[in-house]
Amino acid sequence: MNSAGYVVNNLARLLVEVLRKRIAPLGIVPGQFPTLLALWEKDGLTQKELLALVDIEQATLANTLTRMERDGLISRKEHPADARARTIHLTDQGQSIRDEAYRTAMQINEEVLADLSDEETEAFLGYMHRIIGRIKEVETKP
Amino acid sequence: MNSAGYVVNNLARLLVEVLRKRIAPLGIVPGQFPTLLALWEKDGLTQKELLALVDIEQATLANTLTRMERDGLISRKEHPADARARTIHLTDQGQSIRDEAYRTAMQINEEVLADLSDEETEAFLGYMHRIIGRIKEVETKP
DNA sequence: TAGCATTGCATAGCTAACTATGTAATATTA
DNA sequence: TAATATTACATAGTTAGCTATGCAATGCTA
Repeated sequence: MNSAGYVVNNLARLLVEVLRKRIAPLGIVPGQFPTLLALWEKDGLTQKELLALVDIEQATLANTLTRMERDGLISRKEHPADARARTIHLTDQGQSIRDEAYRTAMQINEEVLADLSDEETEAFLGYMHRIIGRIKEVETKP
Repeated sequence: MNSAGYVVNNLARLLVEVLRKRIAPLGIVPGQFPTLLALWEKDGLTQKELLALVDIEQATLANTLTRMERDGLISRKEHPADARARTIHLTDQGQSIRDEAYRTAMQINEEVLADLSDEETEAFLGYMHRIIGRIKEVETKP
């Protein structure tokens, strides 16, 4: 009950629920955040281009995009050169929440890390990146 | 894309998938692990007693138990004194995988933490517990 | 250029988390 | 003791992740 995996899982769920509550007023949910971040950086990407930026599987992204379209955050337009692809565009609504969403995310980050010093936070992130690297190594090699 | 929350989420998903692959041969899935750990410790608990041990919501546990019953890991019997409650019992199959499951979980824990020293691992767990504490404080007070 | 392989995206079906709500049994109280 | 409140659990509906698979468009090659 105290293994790293168990604690990481627990922490991740808590963080997602905090984010969910705080961004609910903006009309978005946590799963949409990575996609929104990417589109706020650069609009009009294809699903494939987005996929390279968001660390989830293609099918998960496709479903997330469908919900975002339903929720009026994005629209899909036909790709000018490739009929299989579609370009993905933020709606006015999707654009308008950008600053507030950034602020909220940064605010949460600060709050939950408030008990850690800058050095500890850095160490914490470093450990996670090392573990992630280790997992990817283990899982691709054998 | 580099906030603590994002990285924690990513790491949690990676760890769950590692666990999923490794315990698949045992006929169990990650969501069943906490419940199994509790029942291996003490069999014949009620759902309410289990709930106190597993850090998930009651509805999630009820669904997990239903899948575990379907998969032949547990059975539910009527409670001797309270007709609302049912006691939860491991089947022979649920019992038989115990040692192998423990070994697998410990093995994964070791592997993914292999790049961290004992002190670093301790620090890592400590940071997570502090963040969890902070979240619970923030989310219950205001 | 006809046929096959690849690509881009969608869909189906699963687990697992959540909140909200329903239902029957038990406990409490007026 | 009859009415009400509480409890134990189940169910419905959502998000969000996964794998596997389907389908149409595009690209490649014999």
